Amino acid sequence: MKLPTIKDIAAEASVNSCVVSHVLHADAYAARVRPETRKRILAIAEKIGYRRNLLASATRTGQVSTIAVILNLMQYQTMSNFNQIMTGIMLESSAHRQSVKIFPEEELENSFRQIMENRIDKIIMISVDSDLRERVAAMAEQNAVQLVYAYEHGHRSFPAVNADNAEMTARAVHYLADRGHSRIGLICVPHRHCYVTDRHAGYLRGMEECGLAADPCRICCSDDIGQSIGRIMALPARRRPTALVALSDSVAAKVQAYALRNGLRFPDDISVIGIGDSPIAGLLPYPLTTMRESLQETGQLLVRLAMKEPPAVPPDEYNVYHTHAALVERESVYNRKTRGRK
Amino acid sequence: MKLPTIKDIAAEASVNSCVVSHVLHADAYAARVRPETRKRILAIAEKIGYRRNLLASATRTGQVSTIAVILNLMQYQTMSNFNQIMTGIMLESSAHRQSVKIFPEEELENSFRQIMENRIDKIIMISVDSDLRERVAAMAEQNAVQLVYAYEHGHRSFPAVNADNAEMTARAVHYLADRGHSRIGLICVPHRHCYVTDRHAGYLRGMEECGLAADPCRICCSDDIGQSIGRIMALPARRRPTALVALSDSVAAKVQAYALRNGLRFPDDISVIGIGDSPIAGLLPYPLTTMRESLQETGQLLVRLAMKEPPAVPPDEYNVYHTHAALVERESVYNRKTRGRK
DNA sequence: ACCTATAATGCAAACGATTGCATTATGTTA
DNA sequence: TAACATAATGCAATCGTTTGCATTATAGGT
Repeated sequence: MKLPTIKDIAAEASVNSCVVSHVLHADAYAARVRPETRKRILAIAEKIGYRRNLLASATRTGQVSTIAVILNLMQYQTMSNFNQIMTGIMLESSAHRQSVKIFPEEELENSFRQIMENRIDKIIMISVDSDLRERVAAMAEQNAVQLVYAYEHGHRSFPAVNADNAEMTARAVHYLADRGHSRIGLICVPHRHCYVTDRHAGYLRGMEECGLAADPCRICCSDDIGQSIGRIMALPARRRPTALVALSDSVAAKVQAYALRNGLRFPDDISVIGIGDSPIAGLLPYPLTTMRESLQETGQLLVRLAMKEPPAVPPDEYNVYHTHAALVERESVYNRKTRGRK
Repeated sequence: MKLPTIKDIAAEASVNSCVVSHVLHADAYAARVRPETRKRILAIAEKIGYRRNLLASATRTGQVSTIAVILNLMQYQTMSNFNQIMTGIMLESSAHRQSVKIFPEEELENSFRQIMENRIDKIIMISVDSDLRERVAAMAEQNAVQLVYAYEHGHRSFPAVNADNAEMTARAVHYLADRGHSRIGLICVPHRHCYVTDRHAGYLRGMEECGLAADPCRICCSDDIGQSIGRIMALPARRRPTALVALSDSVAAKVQAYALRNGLRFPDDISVIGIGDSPIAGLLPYPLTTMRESLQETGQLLVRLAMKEPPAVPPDEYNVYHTHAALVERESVYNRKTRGRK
């Protein structure tokens, strides 16, 4: 029941407990103990199954070796992206010998209290709710904790990690243009968050770079995705887009659904490219061509920043570190040049 | 930087620190302190922003107020179900004033070491890998920790929480039968895990209950889902099923993809019912009718069991507590009686 | 005024580890 | 063999809280 302590080891090895402490947790003093004694201690520790008590260590040293992750449960349930970020976080934390505690954003007060009472001084916040950002930032500043955001712009004191949304979207436009599309539309939602704004801007930039006109009637920013698609597809044939950039994979899924349910040929009559490469992308009847952002990299960077190990490449002007993206080619884009699906 | 301690409060209130301890953490002694003193202490605590140091408390009391969750990262990334379980876990933990630490199954030794070193005595294991089960069970038994499984059968010493997979699948069959289907097939995978076995058994039971023949040629258990579907659909019209029970929603998605890509009318020519109600169910071109299991309930039960608060309803013979399921009616089943989609 | 019962508070030892400094053991050199 | 440098080890305080028990304050009854 009760695990052995360093005193037990010390007694058995007939040395003082501090010597045991020195050998077991290779600190500055570790070299000073005689190899013979060291070996004896290690053997006993092994024999009696000693496990360090990190709680006791932490009370003394103030190092809790824990990273707190605050996340929005509502989004967490539906956005499978979170899992990949979490995976990156866990892997990288493990490499840094940190453990990961998770807290719901929904009970922010309570979560923050828990964090403070556990003397945790590293927080990762995965959220798309900008409102809570300042609140947590204020609390963090006041309590000298290192805070890092995901899915956000940075903050004067705290950095963020995010995909380069504008860049990704621009690349999606290029991909479509390269396959002979010139009337390219955008299905978007109202700009309540920077990732939407950035992707919208990226679309416009991509169009410009490709020398294409971003006709406003091919751009819809509404919460009713179905209606947006209907409106765009109702355009006269000459103005109607041949391809759409979707704000996300789930939006792209709705485009495909519209096409299939309305007897259109997909992607021949209307192509779509998604953003995110979420799990649904590969599960749709016609798997989505999409931009994959490296969410595991996001997780890794978050942890590194939380540990105050700034990455090699510097952040942008908003204090955000960008992750890499890759285009995943599947079957949702019609190639007008080869008259094929790739 | 350094947060105030009870000693600081004690000094300011000119009482001994143990009195402060008594009032701040309403224990057995709490009633003994004079209301006036109590008020004074609370005021000072508030004023100087006192936060309890749970690490110090824990070293003294041995109560770490933390639940460890071990999960398989590989599955975690793709199975969005995990998120709902985690949500249930977090909500229920919060109600029990426990915090949640997560560990990857992939580095089991390391994870377990961390758990032990943090003196955590409650573990929830969310995994479908039966191999690791005994290993963790052995470690848990040896160290007197309470272990609870999800997605598993129970264990002689430790309970599990799971959907009633057989029951759910039987209900799916009933649903199809009620809508006039009699040739009902099953798309399955090889039986490597109990949930597959249970669902297969549930299908058979459902068929029997409905007085229908479970023709073996309409049952395919293979890892190549596409091939299974192809084989079944190649059956002569008279034997070919009019509806399929899919092992999961993602399998159901493949059925739909097959139908749409092969010019079949969906669901008129071939209906399908999924199991799980994962996020893709609602995002497919023809949203899936499916059995929804209450994963949040799973999370809640897991925590309660970890806290040794056994639920009212007893477990089954395998020591597993069942969660509730509900049928979610969408558009993937053709009603042969009304000739409609519901 | 004295005794007693009870209500408030204080003492001091834990919990298990860490760490600056003091002490003792060992080896080297004159 | 004395003197000294250095390598090993030990002492004891500390981290912030909890808790069994001892002590002191207050009230009530003779």
